[in-house]
Amino acid sequence: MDAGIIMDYEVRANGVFLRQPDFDLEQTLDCGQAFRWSRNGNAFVGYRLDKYLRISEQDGGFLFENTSEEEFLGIWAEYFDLFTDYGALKKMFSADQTLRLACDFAGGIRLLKQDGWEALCAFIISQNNNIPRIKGIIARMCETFHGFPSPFALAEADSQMLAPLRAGFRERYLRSAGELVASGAVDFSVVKDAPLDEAKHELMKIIGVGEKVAMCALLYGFYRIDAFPVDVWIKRVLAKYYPSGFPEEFMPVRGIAQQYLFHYIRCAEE
DNA sequence: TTCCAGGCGTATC
DNA sequence: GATACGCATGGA
Repeated sequence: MDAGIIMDYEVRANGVFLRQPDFDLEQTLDCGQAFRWSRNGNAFVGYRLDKYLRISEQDGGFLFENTSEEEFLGIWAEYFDLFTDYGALKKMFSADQTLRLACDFAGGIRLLKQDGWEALCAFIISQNNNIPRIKGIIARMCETFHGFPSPFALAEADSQMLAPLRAGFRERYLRSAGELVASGAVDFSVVKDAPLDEAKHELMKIIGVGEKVAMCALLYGFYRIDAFPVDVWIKRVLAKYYPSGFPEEFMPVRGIAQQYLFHYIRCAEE
């Protein structure tokens, strides 16, 4: 999907200015795929691990404020998946009635290519939880550890250290993730490269990582875009619109389709 | 007060 | 393998 993509950007005194179709800040940064972004006036501010960004929409484009060209190309172009042609994806999805409606509803969603460890932690925290509280726990985690904690830091942390997070029963899950990733018992090279089912089971070695959290980590953290997290909302989508199964033709990119469907069923309906 | 929130571990059948 | 239940926390 990335053949022939040429980014339309220019370096300005106050950052990098990008013209980009199929991109909406609110839809992308506040749709429940990432939990470290918040609105600040007409801009969004947030982090990838410990890398900070303030990004705003203006002049028919997007300003990556105070960002060098090197940082834009090296970090953010990848993070915002600018090398993927979402127009082509949506055109393909439009063959399906439900997906066409979902893409029409929020066509500015892009899949954020988050750091694998960060996404794993975020979706461990997400279970049986709501988005404002997920954001709160992650924010307190970064305060406690003075930045996003490494696997080793979480593994070594005692309960006195973790108590301020107020993560509840997920606290021991985070510690398990830290221990197994730090020791190499969970091997991220397997998670990245092995067949999807094997990669999923690698992550499920962690206490507190089941089918759904593993799929979210694979999709958002390791860009396994054939990963298809099924939560309560997607269950509703499948039951209502795809009683005979999700279209076979979309399987290789069904993770991206899932994004549109998730947002659609949550926000357009009800 | 009770219910619910991008689930998972455990017990039980 | 299917189903039922408890789980920490906090907002509605």
